[in-house]
Amino acid sequence: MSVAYDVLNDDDTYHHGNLRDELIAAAVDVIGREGVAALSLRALARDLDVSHSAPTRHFKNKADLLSAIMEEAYEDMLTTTVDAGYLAGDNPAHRLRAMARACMRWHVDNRALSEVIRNPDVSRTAGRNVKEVLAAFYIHSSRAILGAQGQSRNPDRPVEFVYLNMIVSVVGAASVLTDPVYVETLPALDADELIDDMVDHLFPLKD
Amino acid sequence: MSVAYDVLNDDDTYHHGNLRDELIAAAVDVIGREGVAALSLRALARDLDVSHSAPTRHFKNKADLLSAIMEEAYEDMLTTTVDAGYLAGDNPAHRLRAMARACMRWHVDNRALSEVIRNPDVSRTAGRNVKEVLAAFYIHSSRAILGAQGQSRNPDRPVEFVYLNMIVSVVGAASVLTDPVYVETLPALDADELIDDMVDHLFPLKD
DNA sequence: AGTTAATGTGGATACTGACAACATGCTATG
DNA sequence: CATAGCATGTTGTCAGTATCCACATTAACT
Repeated sequence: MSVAYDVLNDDDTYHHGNLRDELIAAAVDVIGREGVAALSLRALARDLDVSHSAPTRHFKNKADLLSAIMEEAYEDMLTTTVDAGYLAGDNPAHRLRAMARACMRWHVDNRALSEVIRNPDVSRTAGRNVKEVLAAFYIHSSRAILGAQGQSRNPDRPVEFVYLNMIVSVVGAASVLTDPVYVETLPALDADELIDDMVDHLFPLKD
Repeated sequence: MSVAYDVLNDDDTYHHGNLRDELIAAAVDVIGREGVAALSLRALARDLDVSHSAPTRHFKNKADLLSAIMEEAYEDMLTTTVDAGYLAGDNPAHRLRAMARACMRWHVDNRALSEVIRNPDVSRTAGRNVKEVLAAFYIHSSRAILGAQGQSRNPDRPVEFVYLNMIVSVVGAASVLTDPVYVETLPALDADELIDDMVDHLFPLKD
């Protein structure tokens, strides 16, 4: 260091050390509090005490940062719901219900990430990774659906439609449950009750 | 006009005449092609051959413009689905199904408007009008639901949950059917088929 | 030690949103 | 018909931002 008396921050290194991950974390924080539109690369750099163009080394531009967040989010969502399926035991119907519930809960519990992956301006720039994760999601889900169909009240419904209906319900629930307009408009909206009701209706058990 | 030979544009008036509506139309056009993020007040002004701050007279800022679009969109959505209900005849179950279908179709047919009303950054600034429209929507829908419950396979399901499930399905279908990631990932996705299937499952008829 | 790639800095440019002061045309009222 | 008031549009300006570039510092590897 050229300055001899660097007393105030002696552990200050030129390299930040973990800028990429901290950028993502800070971005998710901002998005959760103020929304995607309020995201600013310069503001992020300021928060992390780093020059205004340091983020460029890790993310080509803002869309690139959001893409990275979207990728991590999709992976997290996938593992969370697949894990929940395995934890639910061997009964296929129960497993499927657990997956749907977990996926909805993930969206509610990860508002910021959910907002990112549901943002058309972000998903427009989705790369191959994201599509592979979604393909894997389809594999896992359709397997669970096929296993559960025998116990369902709608055994003849095509798998693709059941899958799509599940995705639609998950995404829609995420939208409605996190949208201030709906939350303020609707009568006494309890997320868990709604999720249970929707899962019951999506995958009704015979007994 | 101070310039005597104003040959090129003799019908050019100082006042644009209909700037507000054309701003909205141009904005919806841009959003439909490039998304909400690509919207720029200055670009809109350029497109309409108007000074860069002329839009300020009609919309205090960008959020204000988007709010106005959202209001019009919600009203249009409401009237479209309510009208479809009345056109469907007297059978309550058929009426409800027609409303759900029309609402989903509205979203698919009005991608740009749907994208606006589903954008959290926009709905965060929603005014009282929007909430009143949604309240009216709830009134209309719950009336239809109550009428249809006797014919449904789930007569005991609470009205609020049926309504919420309908909203969730509509919003979710809009998200999935317009999201490039899902459209490219999913196997042969036909919007009309999916809508029919989901409505059938949402409001099953006895016969 | 010396080379090289990765990472961070500072400056320059262009675009954007927002504001303020001014210009213009419409309209109502005397 | 004059003129005052108002709605609308214009020009000028400023701060914040994204993005690109040349350069500095560090780490890693030979």
